[in-house]
Amino acid sequence: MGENFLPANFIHDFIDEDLASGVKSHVQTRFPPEPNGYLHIGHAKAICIDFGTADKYDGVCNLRFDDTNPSKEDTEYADAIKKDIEWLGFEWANEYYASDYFDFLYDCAITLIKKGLAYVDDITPTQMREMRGTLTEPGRRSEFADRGIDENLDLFGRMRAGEFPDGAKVLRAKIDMASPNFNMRDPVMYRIAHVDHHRTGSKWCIYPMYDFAHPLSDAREGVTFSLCSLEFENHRPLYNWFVDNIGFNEPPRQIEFARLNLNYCVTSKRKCLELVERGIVSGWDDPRMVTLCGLRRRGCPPAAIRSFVAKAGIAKAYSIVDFSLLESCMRDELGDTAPRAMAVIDPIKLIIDNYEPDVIETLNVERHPDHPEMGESAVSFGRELYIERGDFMKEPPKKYYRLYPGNEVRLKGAYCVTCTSYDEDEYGNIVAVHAVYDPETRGGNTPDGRKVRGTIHWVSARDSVEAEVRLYGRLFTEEDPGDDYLSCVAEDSLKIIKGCRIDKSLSDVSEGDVFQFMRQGYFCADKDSRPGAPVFNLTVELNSSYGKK
RNA sequence: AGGGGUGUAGCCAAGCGGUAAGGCAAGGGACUUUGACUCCCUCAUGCGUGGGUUCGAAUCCCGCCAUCCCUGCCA
Repeated sequence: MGENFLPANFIHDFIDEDLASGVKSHVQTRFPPEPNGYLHIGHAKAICIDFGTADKYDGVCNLRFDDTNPSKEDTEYADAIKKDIEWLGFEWANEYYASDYFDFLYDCAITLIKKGLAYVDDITPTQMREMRGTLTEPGRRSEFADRGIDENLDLFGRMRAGEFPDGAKVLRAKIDMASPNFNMRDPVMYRIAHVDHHRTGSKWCIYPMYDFAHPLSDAREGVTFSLCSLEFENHRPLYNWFVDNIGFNEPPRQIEFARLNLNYCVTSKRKCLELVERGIVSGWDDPRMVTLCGLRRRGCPPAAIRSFVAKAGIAKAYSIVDFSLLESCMRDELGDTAPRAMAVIDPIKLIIDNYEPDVIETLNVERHPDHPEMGESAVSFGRELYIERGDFMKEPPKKYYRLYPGNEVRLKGAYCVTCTSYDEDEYGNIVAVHAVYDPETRGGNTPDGRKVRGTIHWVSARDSVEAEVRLYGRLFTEEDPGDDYLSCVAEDSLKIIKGCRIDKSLSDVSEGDVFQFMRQGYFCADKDSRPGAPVFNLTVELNSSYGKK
């Protein structure tokens, strides 16, 4: 994965300080997803930072599922998350679950109760909200805050035993109802929820809150640097409060960084879920989604995501990165790794009138201009071919080097041909283009050294195969249209083009294979492909300015 | 309004008292059996803003402005 996969950043500075001062002896991080949804491009940043930072310091990074809210979680999500992290190219040292710590966390709660730092509260959620105070006014402590330790111990035990219904009681940390930081105004540590947990079943009916479980899980695992996004900055005092009051010899340090936002994209879990449930997209892996599985299906290489995260940078300023940076990373990676293949998206017939009608010859075309080791494709060539409709014009504009009456172009890897005429139907549509070839130019060379500026791609009419190409556009506008954002889904966010012609060697590609269709862009074989009639998704265009010149 | 963050080019982002890196985007050119790739060149007298300290400030100090997060028994 390369030594300096992540750019130097402020997190390294903090770590270097702690290592130098001896406050920390080593680096251990963790990636802590809640298994309640699919990972998207935003999570990729956290994953790269968590794993990349540990790697930089020869430390370890574990995967820990923060599964403390069973009503929203499922093993289906946990499995998908693991698959996506592996696909991204990272390996966790250990697979942990916060739910495995329920006994430990329960004991920690008992410890805090015994220290007089936690109490069972009976007030309702509404009362709690009213008593929490406002931005300028301090909150008021509940009348139950002064219960004795024994009573709290008894009540908490009975909460666990299932004696009370959901919402009847909570366990709260006794900190400071007047703190300007709301997280410190006696936060809830445990709530009652008679819900089966996807891993612990019905063993528990009280579940720890994130603010309580997260720091203690980090500390228990031996995490030294707990990296998270900016919105948890306000939680850091509480994080430290729990860790300090339980006591650990090398307590973790939380460091926050800005999360990644991509323009034109929605990464909100809630919105993504709605898109899926309303059937606006085909699923979490719809290629228009920026979920990791969606990007994978689109044909985005994991290495492109890694370099994207690295190039987008790691800082604390709120930012929205241009989608074009991701596209650039995809092209950069694909340009070097994707085999070239002949495919015609919008076919029109090219008839070479001076070529023998029944002769078919086989030509070898390189699979990659820079990597001869990738070999060549054997392609059939004959009198009738298909070429891209856009590669011919009746009346060419200036700087148009491709086919037009009287002009000579090179058929990639085959011969140079000169356009002689074209056929039109009664409406003036071009139905075929005629040309003559120069037998001396086999392979595309010009023995006399003459320059042929245009080179176009082609496919044999007889030996090519039909395919379907899906062009996925941007699903969202840059502006957040608010509640009505779904109406912004573009009508043409998905364009299906049938009747494309591809070289016959592409008829049995496997899902995930990405090719560069000469001058048309990168395309990925889709899981919907049928043998003999494959489906390709547009991965990324060859050049953002292609066709503009 | 109280607390906690952040403001460097169209978008990211280095910079940590010595005279504004780099990437993406954009524009121009060379090369090319992909108008791709590659290769050159251009792109902030300016660092949210007003003062101050200093020989010297994006960097230090004070004020102001903008913006994000925080009043879930979510994470």
